[in-house]
Amino acid sequence: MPNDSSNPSRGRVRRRATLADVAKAVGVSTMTASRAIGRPELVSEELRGQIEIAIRELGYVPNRAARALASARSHVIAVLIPSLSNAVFTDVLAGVQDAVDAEGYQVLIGNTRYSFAEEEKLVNIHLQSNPDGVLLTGLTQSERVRQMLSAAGIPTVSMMDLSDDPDRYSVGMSQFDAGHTITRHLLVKGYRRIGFIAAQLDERTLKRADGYRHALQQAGLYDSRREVLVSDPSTIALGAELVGRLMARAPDCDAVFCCNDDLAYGAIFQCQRRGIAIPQQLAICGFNDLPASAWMNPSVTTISTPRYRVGFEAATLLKQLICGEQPEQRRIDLGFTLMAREST
Amino acid sequence: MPNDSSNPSRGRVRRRATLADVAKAVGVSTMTASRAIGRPELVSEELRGQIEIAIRELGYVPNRAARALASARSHVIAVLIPSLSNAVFTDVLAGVQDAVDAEGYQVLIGNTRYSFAEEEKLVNIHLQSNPDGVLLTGLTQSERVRQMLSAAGIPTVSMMDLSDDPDRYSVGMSQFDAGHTITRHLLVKGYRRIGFIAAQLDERTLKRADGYRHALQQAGLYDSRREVLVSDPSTIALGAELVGRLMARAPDCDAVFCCNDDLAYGAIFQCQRRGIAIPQQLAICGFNDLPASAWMNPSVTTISTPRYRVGFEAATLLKQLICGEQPEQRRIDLGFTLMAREST
DNA sequence: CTGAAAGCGCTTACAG
DNA sequence: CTGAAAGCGCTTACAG
Repeated sequence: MPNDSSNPSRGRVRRRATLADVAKAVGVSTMTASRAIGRPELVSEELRGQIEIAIRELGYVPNRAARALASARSHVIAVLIPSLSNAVFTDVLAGVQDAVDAEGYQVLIGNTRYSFAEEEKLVNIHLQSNPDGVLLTGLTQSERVRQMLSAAGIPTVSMMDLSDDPDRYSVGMSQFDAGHTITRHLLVKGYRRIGFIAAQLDERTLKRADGYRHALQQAGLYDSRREVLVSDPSTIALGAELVGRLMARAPDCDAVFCCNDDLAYGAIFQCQRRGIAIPQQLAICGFNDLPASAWMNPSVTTISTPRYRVGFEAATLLKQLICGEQPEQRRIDLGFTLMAREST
Repeated sequence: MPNDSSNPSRGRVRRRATLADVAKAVGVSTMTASRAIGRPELVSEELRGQIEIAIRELGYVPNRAARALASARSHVIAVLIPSLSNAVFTDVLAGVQDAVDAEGYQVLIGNTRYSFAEEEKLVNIHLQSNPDGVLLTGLTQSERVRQMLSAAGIPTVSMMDLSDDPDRYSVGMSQFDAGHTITRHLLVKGYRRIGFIAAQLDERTLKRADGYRHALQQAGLYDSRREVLVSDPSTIALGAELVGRLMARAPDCDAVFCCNDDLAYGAIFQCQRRGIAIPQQLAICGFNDLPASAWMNPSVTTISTPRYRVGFEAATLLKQLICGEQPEQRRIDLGFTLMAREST
């Protein structure tokens, strides 16, 4: 007799209370106890009250695994982001959580580290949890990931970018347009020899690069010598290094578009150390509008991206899909805002 | 006949393959198929090979819920951190992931937002997943949280601070000592009217404050007018504001210890805007050594904290506890490092 | 090295 | 509004 189930509240080897314990305590079937939790409106007020009391007294905590197994609905949403150290994606995550929290969904976070192979592993692992839906970052995934996801028949929404594929759902903004816009801003300000430094070289960065190139080509000012692209992870230290490389390659640059704010901060710090006046000798702009951008000296011109809202709206859309609703749009463009500041 | 289970690979309504499907395809019992996955050394090489092939062909993905239910082990580790937007805790998380990834544990992340009430909710929710272990941030939890955790009988490790309680496991560093050390550094440098600004006022911040006070009292230089403490979340903007408030209250301050780097950055940016020379007119130091600290102009004196290692070692310790091993120490002190830079 | 039986803790139809 | 039965997809002893 391993546990004293006749008296769970005082048994020695007190195993965790189950629904059956709750039901027995009240003198109802487990069905009724189950309903009192899941669909309380179907249970008489009296019983519901007693069941609630029993739950509290026994310290009953539902077993998610059992529920998932029986109901074939996990109430799990998997979110795949490329980085946790980049504030952009923790903001996205915050939006996802806020959209989904109240509904009792559990968010499974996967950090792909910008690697398709990692993403593949994570999808496979997360599929073991039978997620009701998956949130992906970006539009590009490996073929196997697409296969696994479609084989699983799970609704999926892509974040941060916009897809033209009528079979896909996406919430984000045009990375190309944003890159184009900030480059145009530099041109309008009168800069003519505009460089570009970029790291990581993920899909979104490359689209910003395209926007940059297109704007300069339109103006007849594109010069590939002014580009420094490396695939290393983006950091302040790397920004400092890359602006140095750029100035070595093309010392006549009068402005630099950094593919994100971290790089821009590094570039600014480096210029300050070298006595290069910003923006007088060199204008510098970033991308994302992280909190420091408004406060740096000089304050940093950048593109403000709606990442919290991306997470929120993507999760909202996913919830609709999970519930079988037909969403109004498959593609939600949340736009971006140019923040013109002192650094340009 | 809803699904063509006799031919799962070509059935119309193709439901997800189960272990039974794999077993049937090979002509073995589900037991053997199960073993081929979980303890392959117990299965003959031949069968193992066939089973592996069947798994691949059927696209079999194990059902975590079923496994958890049957085995009473979830392979889930819950991690509670107070913030996702603070790089300190994403670093901790990275350490946890790296320590635990290979073992097939799934990490459930809970963001308490520095709220005991939220923490309570999260513990309750995560307990539904039957975690094998829980990682907590800090030493202070609500009474209910402690109750729930001990009732569940789940091993727990506290991160970021050190506990004297012989019943608890903790991995971190002495927040008091670190606060004391950096204040001593200011004293040794010759500063005499040292202010303190702090936000959030969580447990760790308050211990740093105690370290600051103690150092100044020892030197006979403590003056409560020089403290500005607010419970708002810590941001660069708040640092800018608080240094302003401090200078209004105690204009003769010659140094400021900011309870973290974000606040220090804001203070520095603010001083720069007001034409206050750092460190000549006012020395400023922070806490944590975030990446920008080494690059700012002036570079920022701060305390480097071993947060990645905290996550890694805490998770490693937790794994031991989960496996029933007796760890060598209940309390792992990872220390900290003073980074003396230009701002002081 | 392999398998038949039982059961983990829920929920889903289906009755009444 | 309530309940008896069956089953979700695995794994745990226990045999052999």
